[in-house]
Amino acid sequence: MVVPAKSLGKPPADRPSAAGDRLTEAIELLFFAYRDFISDPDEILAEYDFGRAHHRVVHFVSRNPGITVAELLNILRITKQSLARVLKQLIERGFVAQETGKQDRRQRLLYLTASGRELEERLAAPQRARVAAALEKAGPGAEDAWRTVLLELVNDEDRTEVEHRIARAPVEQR
Amino acid sequence: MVVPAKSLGKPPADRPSAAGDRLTEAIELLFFAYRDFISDPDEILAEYDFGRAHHRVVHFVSRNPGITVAELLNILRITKQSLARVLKQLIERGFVAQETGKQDRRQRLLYLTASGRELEERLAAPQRARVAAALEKAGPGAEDAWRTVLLELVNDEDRTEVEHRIARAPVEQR
DNA sequence: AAAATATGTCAACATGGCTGACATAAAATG
DNA sequence: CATTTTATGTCAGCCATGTTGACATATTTT
Repeated sequence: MVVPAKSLGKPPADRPSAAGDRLTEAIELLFFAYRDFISDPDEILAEYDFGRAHHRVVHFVSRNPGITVAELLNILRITKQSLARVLKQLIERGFVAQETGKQDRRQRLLYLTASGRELEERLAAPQRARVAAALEKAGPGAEDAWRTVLLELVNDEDRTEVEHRIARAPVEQR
Repeated sequence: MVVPAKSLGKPPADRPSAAGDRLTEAIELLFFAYRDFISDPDEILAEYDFGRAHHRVVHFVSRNPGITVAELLNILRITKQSLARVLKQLIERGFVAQETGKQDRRQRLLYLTASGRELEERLAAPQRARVAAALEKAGPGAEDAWRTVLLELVNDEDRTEVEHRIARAPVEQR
């Protein structure tokens, strides 16, 4: 233990890293958890020749049937050109359908098709199982704490919106 | 648990998505939290013309002074060619230093230089602040729950290793 | 001496971000 | 009603970072 006394300057253990830093450990845990969490659907996506970008779109369209392109962009925080690439493929191959908005005919409301819903369920299944197992192992009460911390990690400006998004009827108005 | 009769017709609200699904909500929260969490260091990285890949390397070298290339690859789960690209830049520009292993002279042990430590601290600061604030808001006990759930999200095969990694003296033997 | 291991490197390719420019249709506005 | 703004789409090209496959070198292990 005790790293070799090492090169240039202080042996690292003063503060920002090395051992015993609860905060850094929490940050690192988030990396590992997320790394494995997002690895689940990759094999399924590969069957379809899709990537993680497609997964995100399928997920959020599933969660927000009738979502507009603008809303989706706001969630994903990517450019419309980036979104267009994957969205086009999802539409061409029949996983996502568009409908012209009724109030505002400029909008393209997005929905999953039957195939899209099937894909979504396949992708979600392993992630749901993983989270369910983790929450169960962590015991009762862990879920609330877990959710609270995650929500608090979100940018202040976005927290209200996220809060609404994660528990609500299908979409909003339209 | 029981994937409901699927759909094809019904307005989505039966299970996989829409409202009222605690598990799906938790998954989505993880997306939003991670989205904002990793956005913090981006501006700092841009100053150096570095990307997130560089951040990851700096972080794990900081946390594991003297780590070998093979260990780093195992953590990051990328190919050595991918790692080589960013590692080379970090070394050339003086943020990471290499040393030949003393027991095994084939190994290249990695360390942060003084500049590397400085960069690491700059990058870590906003993330530490964000996590600290979130844990505080969530109240006492939240941290343990949070850590437990994250650890349980990790692949079974990797959990022991991650456990050792997040709380331990610098590296192992070498 | 031979095989295995740790690392590095070259080349080519894919995904999914990005910027900038421009086009169209529909809605909103004065 | 003419003009402007908004929602969306699209073309072209660039960049970061992931991938595979092949091969080279030094060192350790067998």
